[in-house]
Amino acid sequence: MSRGNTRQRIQDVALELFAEQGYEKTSLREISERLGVTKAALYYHFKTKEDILTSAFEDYSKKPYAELIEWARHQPSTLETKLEIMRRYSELILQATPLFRFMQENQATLRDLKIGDDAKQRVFSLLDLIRDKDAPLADQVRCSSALFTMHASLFTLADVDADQEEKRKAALEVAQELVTSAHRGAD
Amino acid sequence: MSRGNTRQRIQDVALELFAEQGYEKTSLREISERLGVTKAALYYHFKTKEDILTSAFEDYSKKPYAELIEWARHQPSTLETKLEIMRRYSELILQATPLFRFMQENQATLRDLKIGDDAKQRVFSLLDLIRDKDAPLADQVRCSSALFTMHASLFTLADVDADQEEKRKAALEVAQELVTSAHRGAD
Amino acid sequence: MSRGNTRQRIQDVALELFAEQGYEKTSLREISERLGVTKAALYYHFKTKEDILTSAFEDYSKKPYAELIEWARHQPSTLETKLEIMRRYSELILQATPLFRFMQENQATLRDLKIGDDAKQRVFSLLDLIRDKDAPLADQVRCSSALFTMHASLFTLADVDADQEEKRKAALEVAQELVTSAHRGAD
Amino acid sequence: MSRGNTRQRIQDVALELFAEQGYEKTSLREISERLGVTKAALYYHFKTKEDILTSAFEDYSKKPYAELIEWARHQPSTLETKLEIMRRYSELILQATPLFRFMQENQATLRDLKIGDDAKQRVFSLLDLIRDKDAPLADQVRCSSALFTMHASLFTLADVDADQEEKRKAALEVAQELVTSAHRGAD
DNA sequence: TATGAATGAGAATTCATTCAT
DNA sequence: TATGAATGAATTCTCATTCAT
Repeated sequence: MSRGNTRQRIQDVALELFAEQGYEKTSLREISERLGVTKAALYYHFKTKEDILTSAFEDYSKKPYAELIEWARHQPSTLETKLEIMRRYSELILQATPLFRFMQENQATLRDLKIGDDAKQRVFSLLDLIRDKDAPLADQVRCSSALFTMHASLFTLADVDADQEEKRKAALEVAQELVTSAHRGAD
Repeated sequence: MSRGNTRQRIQDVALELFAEQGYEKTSLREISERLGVTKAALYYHFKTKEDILTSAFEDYSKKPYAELIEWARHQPSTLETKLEIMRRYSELILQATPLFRFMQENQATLRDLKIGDDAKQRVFSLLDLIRDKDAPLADQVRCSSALFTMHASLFTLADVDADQEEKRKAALEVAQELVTSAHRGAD
Repeated sequence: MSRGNTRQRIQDVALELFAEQGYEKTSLREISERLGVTKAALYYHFKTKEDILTSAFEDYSKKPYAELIEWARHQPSTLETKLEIMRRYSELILQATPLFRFMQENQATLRDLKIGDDAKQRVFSLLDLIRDKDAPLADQVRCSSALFTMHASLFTLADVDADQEEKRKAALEVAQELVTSAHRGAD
Repeated sequence: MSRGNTRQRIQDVALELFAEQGYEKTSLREISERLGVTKAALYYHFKTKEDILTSAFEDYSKKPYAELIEWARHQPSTLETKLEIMRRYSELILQATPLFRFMQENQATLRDLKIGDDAKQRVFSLLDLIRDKDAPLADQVRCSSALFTMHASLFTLADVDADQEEKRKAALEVAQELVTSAHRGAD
């Protein structure tokens, strides 16, 4: 039964646990138990613990992210473009919620994982698309805050009674305001 | 030599390493080696690994935080009050940078540490002082984003060439804008 | 090689060392070295150090003990029954000598192990079958002394030159005399 | 305050804890905390942990024991002598209850403490005074059981409602019967 | 007659990983 | 496509003991 998709089930369970409890507090034993398989089975599908994470990172976000960047590269650097980048990014995040939750809550850990650098690069690439490096400090803050707002809101608003899509929109609204404000400041 | 202050030296080194590498990736061996003492020495001063963190949390932030809340409690719930809360909070953060850095980057870990609940409570208490629970979702986001902005900026702006005080001011400015915007929305 | 029986080999070696040197003086390192495996191997088979002991206790004595009690429950409370209980118990002890040796010589330790309560319960259950709670103090002493005599004799008579079966019989004889004497006193 | 007797207070508390929880499960920290002093203070009075025990053993039982043996040596080897030995021994035990409780419940531990050999010697010396080495096995058992009965009864009868002196007498009665019975058998 | 600060040795336990089957 | 059995390295923690003051 459940054939072929074992690989993905492992990724999903792992990601969920990594996000919930942290990467190092989550043992392979725990993951395998929750899946009803042996630890050794995980090693049939993945080379290492880190590999489970790395592959999930790629499977869930590599392509959409590349597409976003590719698209942005062909646009003029206007405010409209920046706002659309934010919109697309907010959807990208929503599609890979557990992954972003994991990254948001395990930043220290991330730093010495292979994907840590990638994740950092991505944020900086996005940042470069929306900010002006010579703008005043406050505008830099606005731009990184815009990104952070979207990363964090899904979990920050855990106590608020609303569905994910509404939250996404609210976060996007604020993020876009921040970007707009920073963009204006640059004139 | 170095008499009496061993306890604090332990806290400082631990906090630094916890923030840098994460709580679980930092072993007591590492801490003690960096201090030039034995692992056992740590246990003379603290009951557990977690206790090092807990005590640092309290020694560095309990009093200032309590004072901030105490002060806020006696103020009218005006925009000016809210802005002043943000200002004071930004200074509180600056005084305990390593602690806040740790909390920002180890949220998953924090969740099953004793201080996790405390830290969460604090954020929510502050949030309650600046937000209106019946305001639209976007305004809720503005308020939590304001707090997040200050928590994150010290490290987010690592690549920006400016001193800590300037960064603090820039982050505060953006945070205050967000709070102002949310406050207006509530009218 | 030596397939499948590792679990029991661990129990046996552990029990032997526990009895010889005491439970806490016996380290898992010692057990594993004597078996030619790693400490970690013990943890593949048992959850904790205490679990090795608990499982040995159950594997070696749970069933025979339950059968003894079950049998006794269906007998009339005569002297003959009591003497037969003692006889069966003496054989039960002989079958699990290392276990009883351990319990006899580690009573203080036993008290804060999970099996401590069980062991105590057992002795009291047996005691209830052979003594009369309203009998004079001396008769109470006779009955517990009867049990003690059998528990202790296997090791007490270490310096005496005789085989185990002979010692068992001798101890049983004395124990039965004590029970008989207590029973007569109750008339 | 409490001057001069600190040494004995340490012995008493230690003995009590050793008996209750076992020798190795009892740490010097625990002993010192219960006394309201520092661990280091214990080292002013005693050279090692074992030394606390050794000295207590001597202070509480050396002299009375030596006197008992000395007395016995000058008596004829009659039944009356044996019975009187038991009587005196039962009183000796009562005077040093915690010590005997400790020895009874920590036999495995005792084996690798210095006093272990002493304690063993004593029991064998007493045994030699009351038993006939050429007697049948059952008579050997009677004699060691007599000693065991007295050692164990103080704690075995914990659930029985009677005072220490009554219990001592009851245990003595049974022990004397056993000795008598063994003595008769030797004719 | 004590204490504060520290150490060295060792304990139990956990974990990612391996490999023959 | 898995599992059972095991390992080696590390970790947190505890303890008896020491010594300058």
